[in-house]
Amino acid sequence: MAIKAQRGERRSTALSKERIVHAAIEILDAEGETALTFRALAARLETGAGAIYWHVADKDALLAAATNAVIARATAHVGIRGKPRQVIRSIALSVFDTIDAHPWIGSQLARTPWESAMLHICEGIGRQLLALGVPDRMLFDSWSALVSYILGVAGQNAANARIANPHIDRQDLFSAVIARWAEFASDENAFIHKVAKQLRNHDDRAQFLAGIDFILAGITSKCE
Amino acid sequence: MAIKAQRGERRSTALSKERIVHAAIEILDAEGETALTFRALAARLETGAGAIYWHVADKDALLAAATNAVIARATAHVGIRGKPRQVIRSIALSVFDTIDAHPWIGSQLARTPWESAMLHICEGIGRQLLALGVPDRMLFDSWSALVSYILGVAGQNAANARIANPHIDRQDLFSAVIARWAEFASDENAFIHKVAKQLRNHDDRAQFLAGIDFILAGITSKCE
DNA sequence: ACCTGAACACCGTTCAAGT
DNA sequence: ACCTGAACACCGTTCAAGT
Repeated sequence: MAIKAQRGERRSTALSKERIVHAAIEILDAEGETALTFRALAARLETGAGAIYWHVADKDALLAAATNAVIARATAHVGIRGKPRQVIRSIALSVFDTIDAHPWIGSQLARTPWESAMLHICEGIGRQLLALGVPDRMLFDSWSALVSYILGVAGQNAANARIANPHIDRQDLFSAVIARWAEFASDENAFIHKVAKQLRNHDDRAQFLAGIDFILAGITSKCE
Repeated sequence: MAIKAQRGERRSTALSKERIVHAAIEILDAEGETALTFRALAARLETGAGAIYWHVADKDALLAAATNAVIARATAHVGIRGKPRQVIRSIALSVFDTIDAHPWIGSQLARTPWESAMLHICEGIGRQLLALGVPDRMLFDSWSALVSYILGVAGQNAANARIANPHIDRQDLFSAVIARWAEFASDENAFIHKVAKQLRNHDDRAQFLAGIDFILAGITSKCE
């Protein structure tokens, strides 16, 4: 039997957009944003770098598809039953937790609000506001405030978490900055000095939820 | 007179971190994020690419310094006088407008919350909450919600504005997506369909402010 | 139709060499 | 101390050539 391997053999499994996106997510989760290169991806898929372009337009499209896939998976099973306020909280938290678990999504959120996963979130929040009996004149503003807050804050939070070096404990980094801000009391930092202790011990997730509750309370109070 | 120009003459004005950051901001504002390369920056400053590294650690540091400079300039003159609610609104709007005018800041916000400009914003918001008479138990949550919202939403908004192509009108792009979402009425998009008209005509800045007002109303209602 | 991998046109960053 | 610019080690993307 003659061995046939002149120019690199073909991989056994056929390539597909789905397989490419899946492999991309694995790299992003395991090694972070900087590790996702077409060369690394091609190596993992046992193909040439150029082959990927047959299935995916470019790197932006790849990241958009990866983001959409992860968000879709995470929000698909969010309960629609329950009290409206509680459902809104759980939609918000599922977005927050998903972005926290896949910090590379943070920088992509703004670039891909156009995919189906985003529609699902937007629709979910809107529906609960209807169930809450928010009057028509306030519906759009209320919806917009909630969705903006959820995507904006979750996105920024992920970007914080993403700040490069996984070797440095983020809590330590944060504490150091706060300490620098708070260590000397002056006219310039009277407030920060006052809340320094809470800043040091704060929990991003709890703060995120507290913000949601303020918005919900604001909506309720304006309904009256 | 002998002409002396063996290895490229030196530029007349001395280099400095300040001059470098200033030139970087000009490039970012005029041509966008992708145009800021060390080669382009060196050309504009009439120097070698490597010279910049004597004054700035790396590209991250350069972007951080540029962000801080722009935010500092914009928030320095925000009035501290006036009713607390109104001052909070104007701080929020100055951040929003600054980021809108310099969209490249959007992606940097999360990476540089540690600079002095950010302290100024944080302190400004906090002070107004004190003036508003927010009780201690709610002070930190209220402050966190407002600051998160301002930075998060303004950041995402800039990232939207940044979506590459300046040739394509963003409003058109947005309308097209909404249209796609809203064009068929189904169980999947009942809410979006309902607010489609407002979505098409919405004003990002007004929505941003409406969100601030919901949070302020929420804080007030929880104070009672 | 789909895949391969060399080649192209870039990057950020370093560093020996200059003043 | 400060600057120069070639060199290094990468990128994303293209494309002629293969199956």
